Amino acid sequence: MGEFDAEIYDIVRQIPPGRVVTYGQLARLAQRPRWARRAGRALANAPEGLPCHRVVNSSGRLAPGWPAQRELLEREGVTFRRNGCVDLSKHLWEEIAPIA
DNA sequence: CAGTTGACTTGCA
DNA sequence: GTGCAAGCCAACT
Repeated sequence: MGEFDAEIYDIVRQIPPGRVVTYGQLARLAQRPRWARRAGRALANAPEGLPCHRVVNSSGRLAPGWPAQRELLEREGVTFRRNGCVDLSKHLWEEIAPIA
């Protein structure tokens, strides 16, 4: 595994419960702004125990072929819109702490 | 080696 | 809100 993948996993482990981040955000935080797709690939091959259910795409859409993800998020208090997407305006993780 | 694919994003209609 | 096109870049055929 490359350093990028390790960086992604490290960041994902720091996502607080009840919050979500986008693949693009992960890529930026790992200092590879254009590697959103590769971030997705890294998570597809993610080690067990990684809270990768807190990662969604820019629209708040969940990972395909993984119905359990929604339940995991709901369990943490994440709310969903009627179209089945995460309400990003409420649950998107702020990379930089808000000023006071 | 060339073409396709994907847990993506942004922009425009 | 939805849908489509282009851009993206490593991994896979």
